[in-house]
Amino acid sequence: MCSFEEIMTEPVKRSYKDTLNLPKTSFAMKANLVQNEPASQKRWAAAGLYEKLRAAGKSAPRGRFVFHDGPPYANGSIHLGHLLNKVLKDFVVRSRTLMGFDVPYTPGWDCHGLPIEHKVMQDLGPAGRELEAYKIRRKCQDSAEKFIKLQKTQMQRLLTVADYDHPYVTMDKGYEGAVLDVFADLVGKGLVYRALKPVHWSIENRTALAEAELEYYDRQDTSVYVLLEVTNHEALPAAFKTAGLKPNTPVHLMIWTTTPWTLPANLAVAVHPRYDYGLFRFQHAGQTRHAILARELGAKVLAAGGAADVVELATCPGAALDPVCYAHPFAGRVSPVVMADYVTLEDGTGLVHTAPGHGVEDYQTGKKYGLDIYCPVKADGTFDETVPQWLRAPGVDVWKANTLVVDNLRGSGHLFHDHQFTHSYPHDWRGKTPTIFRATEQWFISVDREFEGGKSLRQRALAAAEKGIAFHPAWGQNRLRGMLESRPDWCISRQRAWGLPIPAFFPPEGVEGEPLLTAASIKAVVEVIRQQGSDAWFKLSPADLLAHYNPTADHHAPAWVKSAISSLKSEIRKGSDIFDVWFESGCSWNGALKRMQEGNYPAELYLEGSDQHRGWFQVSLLCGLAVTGQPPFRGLVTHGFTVDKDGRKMSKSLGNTIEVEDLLKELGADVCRWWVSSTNTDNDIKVDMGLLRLAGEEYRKVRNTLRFLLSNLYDFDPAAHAHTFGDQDAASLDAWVLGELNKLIATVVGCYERYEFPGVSRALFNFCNDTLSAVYLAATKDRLYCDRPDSPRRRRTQTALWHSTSALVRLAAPVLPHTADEAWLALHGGLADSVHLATFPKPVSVTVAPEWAQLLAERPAMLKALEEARASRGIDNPLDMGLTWPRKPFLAGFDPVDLADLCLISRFALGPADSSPAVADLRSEPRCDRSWKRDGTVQPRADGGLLSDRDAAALGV
RNA sequence: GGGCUUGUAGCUCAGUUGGUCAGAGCGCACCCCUGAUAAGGGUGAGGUCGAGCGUUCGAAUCGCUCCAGGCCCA
Repeated sequence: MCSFEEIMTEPVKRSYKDTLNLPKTSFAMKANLVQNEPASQKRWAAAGLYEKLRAAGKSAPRGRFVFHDGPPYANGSIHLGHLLNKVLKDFVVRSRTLMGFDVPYTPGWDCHGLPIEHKVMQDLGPAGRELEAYKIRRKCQDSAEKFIKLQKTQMQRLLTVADYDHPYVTMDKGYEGAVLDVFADLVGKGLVYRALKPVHWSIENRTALAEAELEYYDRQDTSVYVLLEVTNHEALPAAFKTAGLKPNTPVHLMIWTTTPWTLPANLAVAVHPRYDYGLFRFQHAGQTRHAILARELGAKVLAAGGAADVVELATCPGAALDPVCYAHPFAGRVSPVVMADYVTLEDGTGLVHTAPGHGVEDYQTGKKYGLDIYCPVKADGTFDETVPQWLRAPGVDVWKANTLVVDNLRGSGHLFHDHQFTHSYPHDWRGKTPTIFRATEQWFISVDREFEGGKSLRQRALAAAEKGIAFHPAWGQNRLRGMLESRPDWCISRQRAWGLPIPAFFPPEGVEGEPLLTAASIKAVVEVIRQQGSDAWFKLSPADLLAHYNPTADHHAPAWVKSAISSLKSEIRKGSDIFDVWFESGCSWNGALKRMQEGNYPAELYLEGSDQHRGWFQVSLLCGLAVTGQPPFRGLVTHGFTVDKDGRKMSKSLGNTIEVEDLLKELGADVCRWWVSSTNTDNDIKVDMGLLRLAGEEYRKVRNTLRFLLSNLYDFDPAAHAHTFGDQDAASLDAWVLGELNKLIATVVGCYERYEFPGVSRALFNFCNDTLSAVYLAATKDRLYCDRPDSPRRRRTQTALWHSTSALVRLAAPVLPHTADEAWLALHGGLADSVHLATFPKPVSVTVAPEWAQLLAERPAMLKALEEARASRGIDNPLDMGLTWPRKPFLAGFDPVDLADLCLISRFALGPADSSPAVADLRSEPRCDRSWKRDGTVQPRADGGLLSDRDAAALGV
């Protein structure tokens, strides 16, 4: 029928596919994270994963790792910042757990405060203003509870593990009690005081306003340049006096202000110590004048005000004006020149009108120089009796006073110049009326007062930051230190309803005396609040609140209390201030950690955004240190903020925000988590969909590698088949890959320990992509598929695969909780506990031939030689090639088959040491029908196929 | 304006104390495989290390200035 030649040139093609050990696995290539992750969540919940972890934690070999969650604000949906923060925290929780620590982790929420109250008041509309405080508070509580529930679900969807059934919430009465305990301690140590401080004040609503309650509108005001006469001529700098200034010539300081109504409260003029100031002589309104202004501004200002014949007589640095004093233009007092760094030369005269009762900077300068925090403006915007009569006519408020003050200055010759001026000015968000800065009584915690016979809080905090706290990244130390150095006393009072009341009592009307706020009085109130919550403050009478208080036993009680408390209890007035919410969260080490479990202080770690150097880190440090003498954390990890792909901050107005919900819907949590882990979070964090999709690509690579590993273990039972590695295996591919695996384990665990998560995913990815996929798996594919299933060589490789899979999955588990668990179950045939109950892998015991390093270094040259042969000689398929490589000493110990497999070719041989590499074209040689190799042993076999020796043996033919 | 901080191939980033430190991965181009297949593999092109001026025998690496960002203040 057909000739021999025809048979030889067109042999019957047999398919040996069915005889191969082709990969099999239930671990799908396509992750379907969006559908499958919720199933993992359910599986963990059903199995009680968190409870199991705690039960296992009791015998954790490395003890407890106290990690403390900073409470996010219970408002709105979670955003990218939350995602980042919660995922990073979850990396810590899970990785420390796998290291063998017990890591109980209680999530928290910050519940009180203005944003919630603001929203509630908006929803209530005008009716809200008539509502009693406790009813408003009820609405606020409902709102906080609603958002806690929402955020909890969203955070769990990120696959974070935490005690979500028992969170700590700052509005919980037990938590409130713990905050007040801290407060009582601070009061007992003499760190709390009451003082005047300027706040934004709404005249219309007679209340203090927070920054968030302000809206800025343009407003036209009169700006004035005022001449203030120097009273101590002899204190002027020598340069001025020798510059043609005759003794007793009137000299003026020229100031500028856009709020003439604050001039009655002027107590100082601030200059910048390093700027140059000039003494100018000029003609104005028919007079010769001498005035001091910043040099740089003198000519411009004087010209604008219509001065003529301007001459600069002399100059001096601002610091030289320090001893100068001046007469107030109408209040009849003499005030000093002071130094301030915030003075600028952008507007005005370089000399700044300073009224400590009407401005924050002015206030700080006032405190620094010991000036009165003088505020003659009453709550209704009119002046008190300390100002001249002409400002106290009926109906004269600060706005009307502007004109009166200008007229008065003009009449007395103190006005150099005035003009209308439009500027952005804060207004009450409700009434849209302009607000003012007005000093009111507030409660403070002193950071500079020494206590317990020792250093101040600031000094103690600085000392703690200097040593004893580990900062990641290290510059966090500088940042915290800088902020501690510059921070003012802590104003802890707010004039709102939704918060924890500051439990102070004021004397009855008509009775003089300091408010009652002592450690003992607070303790008495705590007893009530711990039982009934802080609503009790708003509902109960002072008598009921003080039921447990014994004034006669309280040495610190003000005198009026002792004399009046029994008879006047009902007339005592409750304070209406609440705590700054930062005070509440600053006590979480007590309200959450200590209250939950003994031995939880200090925490090992706090992990938050870098803004918390100012916020939670600092307030926690101050409160914890003051009460316990020890910082509440041993380590701080900070991360940056998310920005868009161009490095711009994300904001709704720029339209460059990304919704967490969209990410989860499109990518799933594990991909988002992989992205977090692969990003350097020390500084700004660029986010856009492109970068996240890139993370998705990397995720798929890792997943596919795991899939290939798993799929080649379908017939491998480690108990029955595992190979024990010895010195005789040192040159094997398998020993090499296990050596690489051991390096990976050390690298990844080390990165977890140092909170260097980018190092984790980079190492995992490179191991999957390079070590496994491109080298090891490519090289061992042939033996896995074609060797007899139970051949020692294949079992040895499967042993290496098994170790690799088992280790890889556990190392990846903190980052990819769903995928790792899925793979773990696939590896153990669904019989194992969750991977999250496992521990990190230990190094595999294996000896690796040191020559492997040289071989791997040589491999690119080998591949390049093959690539050149492909291009120049048209040998497309690597299995059609053989390679003869010069015999270098380090190559001697390797199996030529391993070397051929490493190059993905059919045959490898060593030539003379001085020879050149040579690529052989094997296309004329027979090709094994089963393995497709041309290894030189291929010949017809009993079953009629053309097979190599190995394949024939595998089939038993 | 101040404190802290960032700026290395199109993208994400490595680059210890200044001297093979100009690298990796992705992407891209070209090619191979088709028994990991909406997979896998190979080769290759790409950067005046934000700009400028200094210190030094020598700087991405130290100093100063500037430009463009970020957080927190003012």
